[in-house]
Amino acid sequence: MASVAAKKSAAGETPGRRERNKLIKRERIVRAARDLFHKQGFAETTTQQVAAAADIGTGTLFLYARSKEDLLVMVFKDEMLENVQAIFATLPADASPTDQLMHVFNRMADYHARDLDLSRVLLKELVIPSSTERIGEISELMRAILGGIASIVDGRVAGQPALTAQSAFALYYFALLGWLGSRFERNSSMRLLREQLDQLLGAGA
Amino acid sequence: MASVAAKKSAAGETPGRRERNKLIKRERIVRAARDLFHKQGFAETTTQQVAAAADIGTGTLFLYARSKEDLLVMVFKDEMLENVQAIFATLPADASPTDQLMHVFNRMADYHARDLDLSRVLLKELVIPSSTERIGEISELMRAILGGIASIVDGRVAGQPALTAQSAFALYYFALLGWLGSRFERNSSMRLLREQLDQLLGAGA
DNA sequence: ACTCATTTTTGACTACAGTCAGATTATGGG
DNA sequence: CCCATAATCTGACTGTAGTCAAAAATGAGT
Repeated sequence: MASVAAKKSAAGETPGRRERNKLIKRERIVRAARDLFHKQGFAETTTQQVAAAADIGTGTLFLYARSKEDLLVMVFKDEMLENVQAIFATLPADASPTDQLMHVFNRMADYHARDLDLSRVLLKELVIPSSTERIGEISELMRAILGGIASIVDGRVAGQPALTAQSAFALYYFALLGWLGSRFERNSSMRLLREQLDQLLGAGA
Repeated sequence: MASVAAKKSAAGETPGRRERNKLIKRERIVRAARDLFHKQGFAETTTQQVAAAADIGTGTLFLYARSKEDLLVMVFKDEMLENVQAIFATLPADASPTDQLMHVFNRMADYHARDLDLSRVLLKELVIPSSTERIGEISELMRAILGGIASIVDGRVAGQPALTAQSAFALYYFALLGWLGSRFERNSSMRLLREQLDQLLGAGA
């Protein structure tokens, strides 16, 4: 009957109202969580509030995220990826590799500066993810960054671009953690980072 | 009575039964927590158990540590510092700077390998400490490591030793986090790290 | 020896993350 | 259209981290 037409669009394929509902629901959850985390902060937002705002049961939330922290990564991963792409898309044209890298890292730091508390929790979870599903997503984000860095240094400094990119990012990460972990001021972290990058890139193999 | 003899050892000085009891109590807490965390794991150990084992009230524990995670840092900070000193005290005599650094980093990784779950939680807290008191202790640990690294590279590679040490440590940290965060195998992390160190040290200024 | 202010301890209590047995809903076959 | 099966959802419930008002301990002054 009518059902026949609506049913399978392609044989044993994707669709099914099930899959679709899951995606829609996931989107509702992410949006609700993002709003609440931004408005109230992470600690001040309860999982019950998120569930209520997403119009689902308390338990359902944990079918989509393993933990409250995992939810935070779910929420910000896409936003961060877009941010990264936007950053690499607007590089200061004729600047030295070091300057270009510092531009990228400064813009990334700006992103975290928008909400320090949120970023602190987020970074903890990015560093040691508590769900295996998230590991892939984080690697994706990292690949995007490493790729961008590699293309900045490629052909302009000695050594393998991929290796140099990894090192440059590691230096940034350490600076970021020093800052967010309150061991240094943002400014002194970034100043030190620049010196380190200068040494690394000035190096060659 | 007997109390009279036992009382003030030196005039208006340091002591006071108060201060002393606090230190003893703190020691009991640390010992109890260390034993339980090692025997049962972090998640499986409740703060009640720690309090009971240290023979104090539930609430008292949180006068000494801000949170369960903070307690973990309190517990392992000293052990880590001793470990670090032991490592730097036994460097392979005539090895290249890179080899000496890798020796240090491998031994540090061994330490974390003893209990991966514990180290994961510990690292999260070292990265972004949740108590200001701990920040100083962590910086102390870091200074010890950076000092050791600086003395390895000092005079043997170009560039300012302190700067190079920071970079080398940052690279190690990133490798460590990649490993503990399950993004890489220990072996591949360490292999990459060696390449990065080679590039960094081979560099010069 | 006896106050009394100050520091330290305490455990009953609260709030919340996360679980799980059972209810609900989709799907495909007859 | 209806049923059987499997997938998905649900909210009452549990365990525990951390709080806080009241209690105990301490030591200085008299």
